[in-house]
This record gives sequence, C-alpha cells and structure tokens, in this order.
Amino acid sequence: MARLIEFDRGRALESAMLLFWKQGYNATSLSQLLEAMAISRSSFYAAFIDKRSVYIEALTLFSQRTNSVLLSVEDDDNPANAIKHFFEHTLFTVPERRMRRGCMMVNTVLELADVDQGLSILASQKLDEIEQAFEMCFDRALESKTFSSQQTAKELAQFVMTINQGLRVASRKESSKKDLQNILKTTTAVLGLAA
Amino acid sequence: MARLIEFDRGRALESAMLLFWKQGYNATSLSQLLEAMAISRSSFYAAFIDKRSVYIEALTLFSQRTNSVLLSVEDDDNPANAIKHFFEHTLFTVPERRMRRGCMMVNTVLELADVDQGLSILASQKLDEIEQAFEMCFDRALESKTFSSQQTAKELAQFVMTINQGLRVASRKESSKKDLQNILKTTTAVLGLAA
DNA sequence: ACAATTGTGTACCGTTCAGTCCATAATTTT
DNA sequence: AAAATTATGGACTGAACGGTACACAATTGT
Repeated sequence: MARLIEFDRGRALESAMLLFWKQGYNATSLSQLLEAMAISRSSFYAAFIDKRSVYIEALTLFSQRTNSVLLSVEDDDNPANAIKHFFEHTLFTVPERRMRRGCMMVNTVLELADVDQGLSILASQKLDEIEQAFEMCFDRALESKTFSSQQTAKELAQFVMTINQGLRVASRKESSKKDLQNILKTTTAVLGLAA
Repeated sequence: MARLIEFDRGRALESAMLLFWKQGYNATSLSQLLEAMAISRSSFYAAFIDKRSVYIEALTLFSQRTNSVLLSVEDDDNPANAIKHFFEHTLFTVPERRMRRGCMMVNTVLELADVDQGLSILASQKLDEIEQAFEMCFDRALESKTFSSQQTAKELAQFVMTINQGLRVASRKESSKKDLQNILKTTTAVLGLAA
C-alpha cells in the first residue's frame, strides 16, 4: 500500500468534540479546530470530509458517552436511584470545567434551531433517547409498585427531562455545583422520590 | 440643523431583536441584520455603533419586555396564579412562531458562555432578575400562609426557574404547545400548586 | 531499487465577514 | 438663496472564513 496515517482519528475526534462542546458550531473556526485536533488541513479534509460532518460525528460521540449512562438507568426499578445516578454521572461526577460546558445536545438545539435544522433535529433525537429511557424507568417502577404517582410515566419522564434541560442551562451560567445539587434535591423532594 | 433621520430607531431595534432572538449572535450577519432592519450600512453604524452594541440593546429590550410581566407576579400572594400568569404570558399567549424562538437570554447564555463572557453574563443577570421575582413571590406566599412547603422560597424560586429554562429548551425543539402545557401541569401538580 | 500509492504541509482560492470612507441628498439656519 | 449640517447609499478595506490544489514525504509491493 502506502504511507501510514500519523494521527489517531479517535483522539482527534475527541479533541474536536471538546472544542465544539465548549464553543458551539459557528464560533469554532476551522483553524481553531485544526490546532485542537493537532492535524493539518489536508489530513482533516481527508479524514473528516468537512466541518459540518465532523460536528455530526462529535455530537454522536457525545451522545454515545452521555446515553451510555442510561443503560444502568433502564435496569433500575427505583426511579429515585436511576435519576440520581443519571444526574450524578452527567453533572456532579465530572470535573467543574467539564460541567460548565453543559450538554452538547442542548447547546446544539439552542444554537442551531433556526440556523441548521439538520443538526438541530439530530440533537433533538439524541435528547429524545434520554427521555425514552426515563419513561421506561418510570413505567417499570409504576408497574412494580415501587413507586406511585398521580402522573403517567410519560408525563414524569417529560418532567424530569425538563429539569435536566433546565439544569444544563443553569450549569452554563455562573451557578455553582452547590446550587445545582440544591435544585436536584428540591426535584426529588417534590416528586416524592426522596430517599 | 440638518437632514432628518428617515427610519424609526425603535422599530429598527425591534427588527434586530427578532432576528438575533431567532438566529443567535454569530449566525446573524450584518447584511441580514441591515435587510431586516431596513436601513443602510452607514445609518446602522451611525445609530448603533456596531453589531455587538446592537445585540446588547436587543437583549435589553427583550429582557424589559419579558420581565415586565413580573410586575404582576410580584403583586400576587398566590404563587400558583403568579407562576401560571408568567408562563402563560411567555409561552402560551404568544403565537407559535414566536414561542419556538425560546428565550433570548437562555439562548445567549448557551451560545456565548465560552465565547463572549460579557454578553453571557449580561444575559445571566437578566435571568436572575426573574428568579428574584419568583423568590419574592414565594416569600410573600409563605409568610401570608397562602401556601406552605418543605422548601425555602429561594429553593422554590430556583426550582421554578429551572423548569422555566427547561421549557425554553423544549420550545426550541419540535415540542408542541400541548407538550409544554402538559409539563407545566405536572409542575404545578408536584409542587402542590394545582387550582 | 523503483514504481505505485497514499498521507501531509502549505500556498492558494473565491467568498464573506465586520467595519470605514466619502460623495451626495436632504434639511435647517441665516 | 446660500451656507451649514447631518443622514444616506454604495464602494471599498483588510482580515478571516471554509475549502481546494499540489508538491513532497513516506511507505508498500514488486
């Protein structure tokens, strides 16, 4: 064959994801991207087609990472544990710096809703996956009588998802971890999920 | 003196606000802005200094409009009415098209948190004003025994604000008004605010 | 060793960006 | 009516944008 690739595609994509996550799509220039990924222009276009394509890959990677936490959520009959688990893994276990970036899917929807529908819809779909996992979790809990509520599983899932999105906005503001934990405490309290 | 201004500065700013609200800061080019405002380049720079300055003015205008609803919230001892009032005026009374744009302050925080701290912090402050109005409202209600809760007024305000932010994210997704109303119904139910 | 093949660095492309400049149009004061 | 003043339209600026072209480096198969 011929000359071998000199960079690790996965590592480069990871760097791209981190930068897009932090700065969004439009505010991230190709030059910044290349510097972060530590590859040259031609290698970039050879390996990733173009800026928009690598954004899609980055978003997908982010979604895979985030939504993998849901596997454990789905197995839990106790929604309090499941939700606590999810929020801890996406908000509190991660370092402060990382938490401040919020959720890349939420960021994408807000930045591109009326600018690039393709990307916005893709991000929405990834968010829906999370909501569906929550619904399944509540469904199970209601059915096994581990938990009871006036609301349906779907309503509860929509509600928790709204809290999640609200927390992601809060985490991009100046809010401290303490504030976020406080909000989550209130959430579990009003939902009757407190331990 | 001399020649008179041919355009209505207020109307032009209004148009700028609507476009920024919809597309965000970076995705809105000066050309688009001029077309929407229906003024020429030189008039723009003469009247508004530059793009960033008009964004600040637009954000301030948006905030004044939104937060003016809070005046009625602050006067209400019944938090259920107050909150219902606020959400109806910001989410359901407005036309579908407008609702889809979400909240300009939330949009700004998410788009510019790591890109333009000045604008991001300004938007955060405007959001804080809303939260403070909520807190005052809960404070009053708790004090006058119109309403009781395990949570403090501050916690309740933070919580409602999180819901608000979450709904603004939801309204930029494909969500229908019905979905949003459903979420709000769940919120009032779990908070024990139902009529 | 040499041809074939493929990755990489860099110069370059046209386009668009935000912002400036200036000639001209319109209005008021004198 | 002429001078003074201010608004406007449009040409222009340099810089940055995303993306392409191409020469060269490095590796493999023969």
